[in-house]
Amino acid sequence: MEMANLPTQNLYSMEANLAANILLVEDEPAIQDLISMNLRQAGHSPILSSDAGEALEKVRDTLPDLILVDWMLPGMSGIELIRRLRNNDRTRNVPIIMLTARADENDKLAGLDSGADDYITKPFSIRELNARIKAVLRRRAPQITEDKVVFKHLTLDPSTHRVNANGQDLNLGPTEFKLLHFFMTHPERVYSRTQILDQVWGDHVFIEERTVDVHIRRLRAALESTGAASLLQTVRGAGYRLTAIA
Amino acid sequence: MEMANLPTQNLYSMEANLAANILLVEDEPAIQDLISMNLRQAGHSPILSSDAGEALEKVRDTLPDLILVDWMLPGMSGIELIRRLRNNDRTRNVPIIMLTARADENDKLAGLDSGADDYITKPFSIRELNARIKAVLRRRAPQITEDKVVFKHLTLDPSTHRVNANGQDLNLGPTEFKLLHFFMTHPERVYSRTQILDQVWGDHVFIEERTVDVHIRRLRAALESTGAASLLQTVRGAGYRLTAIA
DNA sequence: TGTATTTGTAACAATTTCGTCACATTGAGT
DNA sequence: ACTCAATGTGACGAAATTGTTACAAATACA
Repeated sequence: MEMANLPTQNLYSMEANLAANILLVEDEPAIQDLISMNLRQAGHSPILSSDAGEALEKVRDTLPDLILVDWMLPGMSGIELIRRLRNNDRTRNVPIIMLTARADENDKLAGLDSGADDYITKPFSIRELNARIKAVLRRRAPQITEDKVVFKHLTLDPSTHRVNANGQDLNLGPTEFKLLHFFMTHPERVYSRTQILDQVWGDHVFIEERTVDVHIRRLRAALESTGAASLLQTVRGAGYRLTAIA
Repeated sequence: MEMANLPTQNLYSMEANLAANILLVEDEPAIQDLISMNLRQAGHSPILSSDAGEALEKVRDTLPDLILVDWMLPGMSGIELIRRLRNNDRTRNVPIIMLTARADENDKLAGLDSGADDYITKPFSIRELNARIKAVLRRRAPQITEDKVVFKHLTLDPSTHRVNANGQDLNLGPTEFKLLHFFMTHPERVYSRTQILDQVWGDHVFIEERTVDVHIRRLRAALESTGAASLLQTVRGAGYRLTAIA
């Protein structure tokens, strides 16, 4: 379990479901409680530690998706902790948000760049913290493909979110769009319903396999007018396939 | 408020036409003064810092629209500063122009290689600096430029803060104006609410995503009489888009 | 200061999309 | 032709997304 698995998201839409393992390094129990409770509420899984040493230990155990570090810590400071994390190949790329005191208090902070990905000054609202977390995770998440995909006379452009067939724009729902995007980027190959669910809906979704059939049907209906419906074939006993060979 | 649109477009004529926030990193006070004065004159809002550390601190609060970095700085060099900025996901996309005394071609290459968008050698004329700034902004952040934007029968002029449609001026609030400006400089592309918030409101503002919807609605209402309201489309599950196509 | 405008948010309504089911149809093997 | 499993199809309620409105706080202006 060495991978820093970023929150589950699929590559065919911008939505990122952020349910992350977040390591919180905070020595004040009250604040630790407050933050961890809210992290949980936001759907994350907080890992708690009250000093830098403990944090390093926890990190050794499992690599979190994000680390929240208080500036003021007993013993090793937050800065030093970050420096160590950045020095280690394994932890180098884990995004870090630093919790600092008011800007006017930390004069000695001037000129120091700890290498955190973002900062948030106390006191902060929970909503603001959530917003920062979301932003950092989103920036760190794998880039979605924005390349146009062309297949026969079909053109799908993620950046404009349009599907064009012979100059005619198709109107697709979000799921059908993702489904078509997936097939167009993986043509000529058969995918089982399970594979399609994993790739298009996302890992570990609990959905009836037959639901795929329904969406295939809807996609076919949308493609009907373009004549491309027949290219989305059923492979009995195996799954579905998009092929250029009618 | 759905009130009759009274002609009040002069309300904003006092505003500076082009308010780009430009972070200047320059240790020599004389040059710092000179440049900042001229930036102000050109309508920008300079943020001053005399070394790399201070610059990083300023960036921490709010992202500027552009950064001017002197090559020679006390302590951390300009190159190193740029490297750090480019290393952080949050600051990665801020355009940077490097200032240097050296005319050495190798240095120029090193500068561009480190991630600067442009490079200008001292001594330089104010005119040249302004030209470079404008060019970089036009390329990287067209919505902060003062250039007139034309889209279909809509004309938006940032310098006069006016939007004209078929010879008729529209009355837009500041936010709707910026929103429209953004869409007109980035047509056809779909932007999520989050992206719109980042681009139009700013990166560290934390505002409900749904607020975007409300402003979209207000903008649509303002565009209603021009027939352009239907060009500002909703893309379900993805965001909004300004399109010329139906 | 008082007034008007703008802005962000919440609450509610309207709309679209999703997942599932029941039932119809197909196809392969016997 | 028959059987049976796999797939197609239409419908429906639930869930998710977006539209709309009202309102209070913030802001600008006179």
